[in-house]
Amino acid sequence: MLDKTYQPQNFEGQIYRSWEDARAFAAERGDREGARPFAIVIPPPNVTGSLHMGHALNNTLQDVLVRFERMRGRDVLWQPGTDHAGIATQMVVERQLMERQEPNRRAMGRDKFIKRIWQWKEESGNTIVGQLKRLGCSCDWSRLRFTMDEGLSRAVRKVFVDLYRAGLIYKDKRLVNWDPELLTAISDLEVEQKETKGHLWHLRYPIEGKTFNPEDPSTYIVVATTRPETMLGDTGVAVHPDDERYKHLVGKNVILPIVGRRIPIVADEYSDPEKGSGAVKITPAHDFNDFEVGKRHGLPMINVLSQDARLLLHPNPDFTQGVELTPQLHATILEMNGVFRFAARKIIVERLEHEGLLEKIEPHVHAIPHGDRSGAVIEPFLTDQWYVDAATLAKPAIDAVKRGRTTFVPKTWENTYFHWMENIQSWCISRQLWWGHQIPAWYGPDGQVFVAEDEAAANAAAKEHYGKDEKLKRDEDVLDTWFSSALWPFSTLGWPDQTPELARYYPTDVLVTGFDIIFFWVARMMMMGMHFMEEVPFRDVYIHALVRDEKGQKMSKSKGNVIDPLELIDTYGADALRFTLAAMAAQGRDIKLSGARVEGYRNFATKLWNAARFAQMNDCVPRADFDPASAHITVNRWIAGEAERTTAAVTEALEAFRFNEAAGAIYHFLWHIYCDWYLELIKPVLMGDDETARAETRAMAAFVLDRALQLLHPFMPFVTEELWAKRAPDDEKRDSLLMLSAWPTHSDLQNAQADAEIDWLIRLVTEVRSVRAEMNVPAAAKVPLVVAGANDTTKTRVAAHDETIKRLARIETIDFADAPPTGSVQMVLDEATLALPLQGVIDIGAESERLKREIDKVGSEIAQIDAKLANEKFVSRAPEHVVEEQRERKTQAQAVAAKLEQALKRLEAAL
RNA sequence: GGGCGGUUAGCUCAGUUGGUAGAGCGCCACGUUUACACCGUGGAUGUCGGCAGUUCGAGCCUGUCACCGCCCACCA
Repeated sequence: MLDKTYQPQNFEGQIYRSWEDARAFAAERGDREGARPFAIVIPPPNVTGSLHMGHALNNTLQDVLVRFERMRGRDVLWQPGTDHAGIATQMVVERQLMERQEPNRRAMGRDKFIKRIWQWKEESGNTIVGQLKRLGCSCDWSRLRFTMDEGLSRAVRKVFVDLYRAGLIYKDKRLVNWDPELLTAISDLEVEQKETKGHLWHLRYPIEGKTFNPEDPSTYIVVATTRPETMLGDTGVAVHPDDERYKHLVGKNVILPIVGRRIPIVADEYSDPEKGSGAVKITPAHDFNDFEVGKRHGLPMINVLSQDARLLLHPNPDFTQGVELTPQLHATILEMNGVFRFAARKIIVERLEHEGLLEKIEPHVHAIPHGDRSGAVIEPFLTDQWYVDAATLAKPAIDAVKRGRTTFVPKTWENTYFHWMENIQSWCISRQLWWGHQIPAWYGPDGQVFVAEDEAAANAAAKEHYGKDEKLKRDEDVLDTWFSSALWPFSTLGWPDQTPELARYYPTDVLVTGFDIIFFWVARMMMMGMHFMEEVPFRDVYIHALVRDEKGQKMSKSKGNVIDPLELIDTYGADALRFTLAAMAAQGRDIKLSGARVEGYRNFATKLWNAARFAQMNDCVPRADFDPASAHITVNRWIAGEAERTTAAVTEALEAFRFNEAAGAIYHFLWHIYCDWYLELIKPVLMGDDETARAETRAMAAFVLDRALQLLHPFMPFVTEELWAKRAPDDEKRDSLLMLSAWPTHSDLQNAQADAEIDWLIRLVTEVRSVRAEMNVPAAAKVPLVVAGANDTTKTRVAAHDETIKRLARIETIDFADAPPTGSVQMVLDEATLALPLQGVIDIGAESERLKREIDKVGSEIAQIDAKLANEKFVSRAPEHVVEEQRERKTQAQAVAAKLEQALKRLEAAL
């Protein structure tokens, strides 16, 4: 026997093991030969991470799809794996070293540090896998991959070399986004612009040949800047060519304060007369725009910062070049060299002010770039880095989506994709980190680069180049983590080897991911897939929203509003969490998660559990030889039709990625149709002594429950599997797994007559209950029912459902009559009038009021329809069936109104 | 500065070709029943953000405004 209550903790782990023991997750299982493949690659979580709500949503949706398709007979591969997550993982381990007061990574050395990370990965690397299992994910764990596995690393090297040879990867010295805390370059995408309150400093730059006089504006030009400290690296001042205020100064020089460098005033359209003073200082080595202006005018690039964002003036050939090293400047260098950038700002502003060179300071709000990992203010920094020519790779990837080879769901994300891809910049892929794929490039003594898949090949190339053996030095940088992620859909399938898996499962069917990594990941997989496989990596991209807290706030550790999915699983079970996430995953909306909602769906699981108990107690055992189409009893024919409609609804919704609708359909069916009505309606049959009827009903109850378990299984795999196994009354376990059962397909179980009859029955019961409650008839009281004016159909139906009506509506006796007895409570049901003869029990006045309200309600409905029908345009222009429908409604409403009027008259006659 | 999304019952949200406004939770009342109080039965609640337009008919289509949120963008 099933336990009295649903306790997921008691069986979830065990059920998961039974799936694993049966190798039920494995792709290409023996019995699936010839089946159409269905493949999903998991968005690889950070190998050392742990499950958060985003993972829970993302993987629930994938598991729903995967289980659905597996039951539909597809040969399913859900390819799992984890990501080495370069910066994130390196940071975690560095922090660990700090906490344990061990030597930092530099003191430790590269080899030892990397070994340390691998060790950490071995220790914590399977946490997330275990957590995904708790969630119920049916990944093919035997194929678990890691982005730094040998196979995937080989794919990375090959891609790098191939793209390099094709000219699509190159090395360049230009400004990058430099993180002075992490001491690495990062890509544009890893930079977050944050609105910040700052200042605009207006500085006076003395014009060469004039004696600077703060009182005389003709002796200087004012430039406005948000970053005064970078003025040490200024190599020009730009004004707009059409700006009358400055035209006469173009071609002249200014003497850069503090430094004494002579720098030109140039005319450039970049300068905006509306902004600041209209003249802008140009610091090509420390600003992306200035870099471009500098290139246009041949201005030198003078870097004045070190990697960790201190002033770097000495020794710095760039800085000292072309500057007269006066004693003052020498003193300045001694004073400021090595000072951090923001402290330097203060010093410089003070000095300028002291010399009368500071015109004014204005408050100013502007966007300041921050590193998304470190939070540090990003410094545009002049370095050598490796780049991918993303613009070229983007073209086929754009085209593939335009041509519908890959479809985004919801489609609106395609705009986002196009917009970004069409304006894509080259992708900086080198990182000055240690954890990751080291760049397969080696340098000769003269700096000549040899890009090759391994050291031997590089040496060979070098030998050919130099004519002799030379000692090469490998590039120390590693690749952006997303570089290896971009290859995920084919690298996990064995590429560059032409494996059977690659042939069978690429392109994959659907990618499920959050909108926040469309650029980081989806776009790049598209580019790499198109380039290396000449085919899209996936047919559909299902983009889901963010999970927020119940107030709509983004969950974050600092806000302390993080809901831990594992805690919810502990409290309510994995099924409840999964169902919640799926039910709330309406397209294009964020999910605001609340514990109450999860609790509600836990209750749903309990409801199902108890329905199964009821079935078990009544010997409702599935029978292999049972044909639902053969059912005779009306209520059985009806529930079969309902089940079939629900099957269609769930199937269609899942096919269209409408998870919330699918979940809603099965929820409604199970609770409000199967439990609320069907199980109640069959109780008289199960209690009765008609053996044939009981047998059919038991079989149908079991059959429909089985179908419901199947439809619900993708959402709630644990409880459904448990009930599937344990429903036999003698606790004999079914040996087949629900997860491997065949998804219900439509058959011809619809029966309009049964539907109409049960609909009538439900309306009757509901109507009587409603009126009883309204008239304060005690719930325990059984009352007589008189059916007046019934036609033959109704009479037959009443007779057929006599027991049920008595039971569900708390009726003592049912009689037919031509007219309702005087002083009874009356209801209109189709052509008949139902009467509860309660004269003396109920308050006639109250009943009269109730009837009047009913009459008003119907009356206003009629008035509404009349207004429509009176509108000649409506009658002439609306489609015939719509007009007809309104006429029909009016006729019915009028009939009801007439009967209610009669009822009221009879009641008043009784007074 | 561009772009996207949102605004529907107290709360969280559905509403797929325009044709009688829905669900869950919460709330109120009552608790008879061969599963279930993690339950049952009944009930209340909406000028579908504002305005204008298209249409016989608009929560849904168009325009516009307001507020909220997100994304992209190098602007001193």
